[in-house]
Amino acid sequence: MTAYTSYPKFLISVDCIIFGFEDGHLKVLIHQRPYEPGMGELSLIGGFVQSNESVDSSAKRILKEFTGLNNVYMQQLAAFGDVERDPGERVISIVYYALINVDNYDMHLSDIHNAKWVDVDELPALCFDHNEMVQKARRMIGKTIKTEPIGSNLLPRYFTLGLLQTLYESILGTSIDKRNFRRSISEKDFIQATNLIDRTSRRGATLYKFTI
Amino acid sequence: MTAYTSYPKFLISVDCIIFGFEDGHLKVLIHQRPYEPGMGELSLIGGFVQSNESVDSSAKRILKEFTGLNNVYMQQLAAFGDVERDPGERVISIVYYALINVDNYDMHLSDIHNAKWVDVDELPALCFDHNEMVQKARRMIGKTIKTEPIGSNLLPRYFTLGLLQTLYESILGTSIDKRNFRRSISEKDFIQATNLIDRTSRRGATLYKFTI
DNA sequence: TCAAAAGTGTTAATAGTACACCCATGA
DNA sequence: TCATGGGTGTACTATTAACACTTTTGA
Repeated sequence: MTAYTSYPKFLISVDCIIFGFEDGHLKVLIHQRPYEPGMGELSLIGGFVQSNESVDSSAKRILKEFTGLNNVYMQQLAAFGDVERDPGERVISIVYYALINVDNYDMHLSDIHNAKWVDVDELPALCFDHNEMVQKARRMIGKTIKTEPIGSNLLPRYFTLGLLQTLYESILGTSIDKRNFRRSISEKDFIQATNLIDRTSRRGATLYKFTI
Repeated sequence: MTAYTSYPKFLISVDCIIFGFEDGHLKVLIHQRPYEPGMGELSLIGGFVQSNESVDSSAKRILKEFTGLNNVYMQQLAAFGDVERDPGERVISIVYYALINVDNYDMHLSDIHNAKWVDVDELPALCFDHNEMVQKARRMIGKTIKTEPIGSNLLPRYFTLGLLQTLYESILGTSIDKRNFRRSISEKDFIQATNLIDRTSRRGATLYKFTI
């Protein structure tokens, strides 16, 4: 019993924008909403905050339920609190975005949830305000990748510089000059060449790894 | 009645970090908590979200209650959701920061609430996680002011370049070379000289205004 | 032999940093 | 007359942008 008892309480959902990089495109994991309202509509991965967990823990739990992954790069994006944002009942959503390596996650779990990857540039209409959430997250990672090597979360352990450049281009939505890109990357020190060669291209390309 | 009824609900507070610029220092408006737990401890300006308002509206309402101001520059900072962050009861806080001109606000209102301005560099211990909130907001406006003319929200209509520089220095926590500062500002186009002169310095200084 | 992706340097433009003196005036 | 804040330019460095050809090899 506290002094707060006269104030209303709210359902708090957590929505996770799970980004992956596949076939040269930045993708988002979505699924069909399993309950009303909006059952069957496309939706971000989400759930409700429980009494015994922090909001951050809730986001981690939900991510693990859908991907099987722990220790994922995940950041809080924003809270979405319009009164009518969920047509069923008042729900305030706290949104996180995560960057994962699509090769590592548990496909069985995402099968159970009917989850699938969709290209962030060809995003279908999602329920409620979920499209807005994705756009905001996208702008955020676009800013972040200019200063921090968050690509390490999206790429496999070994990758070519061509793939790394494609990743940057798909996140930034621009094309980048190859020589400038390779120089600017090599001036940083978060990747290093290995003596492995990728043989999927004719000539073969040096495989790199992140040092971090 | 919806499918959500089995999930717990939470009190949602909104805390506002109200920044002002006074006597050459960046300041924050704080007051003494008027209720338990922590009654009398120093606290950010806050309140609880009501059923009929969005979270954004709630932040605007709270800001207006304490300052009398509408149409203020205000941005959402983050949600703070640790289970034990409020020792009284589980409360999830959604935090906003606002930039106001200290000359415009309604001092009568802030008197009622016992609010006072404190230097952000000499912030006393605030209740709960409020110090952390202020530090995060501070880093945010430090980033923002490098690219956007948010100083317009903190300064009076007419101001000298010396005052503008002091504002930047207090936000960034660094000293700036006067000639470099004046050049970089004049290369942008968000301020313009007026033919007014500030007479508080011996020589007198040109007064500028924001063009936006 | 040729298509496809890998790999590689130089120059120009822009942005940022360092630095010191004279000016106008009120007290 | 002097203390105070106002006002000004140049040289150096770092960062970013523009731009084209050769290499390797599997099909």
